[in-house]
Amino acid sequence: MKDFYSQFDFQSNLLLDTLNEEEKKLVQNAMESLTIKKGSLLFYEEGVPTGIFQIKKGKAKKFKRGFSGAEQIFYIYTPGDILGYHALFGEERYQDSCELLEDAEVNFIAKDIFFQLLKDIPRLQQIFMKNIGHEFGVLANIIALLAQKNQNARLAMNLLILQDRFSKRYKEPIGIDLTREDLANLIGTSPESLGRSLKQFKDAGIIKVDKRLIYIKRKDLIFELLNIPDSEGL
Amino acid sequence: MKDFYSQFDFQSNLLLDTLNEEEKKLVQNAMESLTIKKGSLLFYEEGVPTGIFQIKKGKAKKFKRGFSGAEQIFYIYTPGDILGYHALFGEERYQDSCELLEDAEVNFIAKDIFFQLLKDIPRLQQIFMKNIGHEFGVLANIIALLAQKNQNARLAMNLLILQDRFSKRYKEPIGIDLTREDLANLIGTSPESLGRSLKQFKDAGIIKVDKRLIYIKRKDLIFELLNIPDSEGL
DNA sequence: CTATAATAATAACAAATGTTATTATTATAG
DNA sequence: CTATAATAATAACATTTGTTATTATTATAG
Repeated sequence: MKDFYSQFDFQSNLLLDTLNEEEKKLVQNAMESLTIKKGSLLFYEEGVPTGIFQIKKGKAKKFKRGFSGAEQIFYIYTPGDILGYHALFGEERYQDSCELLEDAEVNFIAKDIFFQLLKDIPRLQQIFMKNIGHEFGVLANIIALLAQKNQNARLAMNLLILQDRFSKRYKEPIGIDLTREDLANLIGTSPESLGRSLKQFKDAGIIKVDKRLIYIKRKDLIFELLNIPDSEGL
Repeated sequence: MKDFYSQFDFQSNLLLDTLNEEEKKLVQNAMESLTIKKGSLLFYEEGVPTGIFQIKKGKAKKFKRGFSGAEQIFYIYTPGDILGYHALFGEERYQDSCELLEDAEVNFIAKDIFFQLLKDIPRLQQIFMKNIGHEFGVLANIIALLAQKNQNARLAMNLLILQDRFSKRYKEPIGIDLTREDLANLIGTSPESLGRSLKQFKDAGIIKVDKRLIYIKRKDLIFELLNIPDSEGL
């Protein structure tokens, strides 16, 4: 089996890792740096694509509105992640929206410059294609999680996923900090009901909560809850 | 808003529609016809891609196994649909499995021949890319449906989707025929619990059931249940 | 056609989740 | 710092869904 967490991680922070120094420089030169306020949208559903983004500092949520208008979050981006390229390859509109959760710094590559880059570094296209395929599998795994697991298991799983993602992107240990509403919109429940699950986890000693920050205290108990046998190294 | 049903339909049966006669002939010549028994797999998770498929006769389910091993179905393919191309563009493995639900006839284009075709018809690549982007949005919509709607609403929605898909692909009116287990694995519940919802729908006069075939009798009541106001033409 | 296995329907009870309301805490503007 | 608004916690009750068991129906092999 592939690495456990990669099944739920777009891994778009690794997209440029296989480039050589010269190629990386080409990409660097194509980027322009932007400072963006919390709550701003990088792009939105049905919007015309303008280019691709890399988050340097801050976090962002990717979501789509269900037909009752409710926000369904399906991914949390962290520093290093590259996003917004799907729509460029197909010359189509964005299928979803992306909103900054904190004041952020973002690198931007405009559409035309990006296409020039694809010409200058031919294998770049395949690198992106491969990741789109991987992301497709991630979405299918999210579908399975939502359809097959109850609320506590979905919460447990998402706490693991977020903690893994955050700890890989930030140097120091960091709590999971999302509003209860965002966390509820990620695991597919209401904030009230999410609160009940969080309380159960607190009472069981699985997590510790400080303000809105959530810290995982007993990973082993989470694995037990999820029926995952060998938790070594995860 | 885009066409209601297209939000949940891969529309991969329309992929070749914009080709001219000559191009269509090229594609036709690349295809080899296969007869495949019910229960066979066209491809499976982690398998190495061999080519792409077009279903001529029969239906197929696309699924992925959750980590408890349970089968999560996320799409039902019908005649005309093209599939299996994601993995080819990224030179990666299949992310999911596809199983025939009936004895079927399938056209197959081997990998090398497919790549030659992409050279002969350059805009074919963008056509496929664009659809992959669209499919990405469909998966996000499925995620929202599973996360935000209760069982009756998920069933109602899937009945609408399946009826729409089936009625577009088959000449005569056709019932929805899936095993209760497959239908349960599609809407994210157990067969027993699905049975309860079906009974409620039967009692309310929304559907009629003959053997395992399900017929929608009152589309208006389904739209009411889903809080969709203007049901004209859908 | 018949026997057998597979699938489907139903019911009853347990558990999980939705919902509404109220109170407490935290963030933010001034 | 303080007032106010936003967010979070909690509880109680209603509703939905999960689960186990039993019976009925349908498909399939022989």
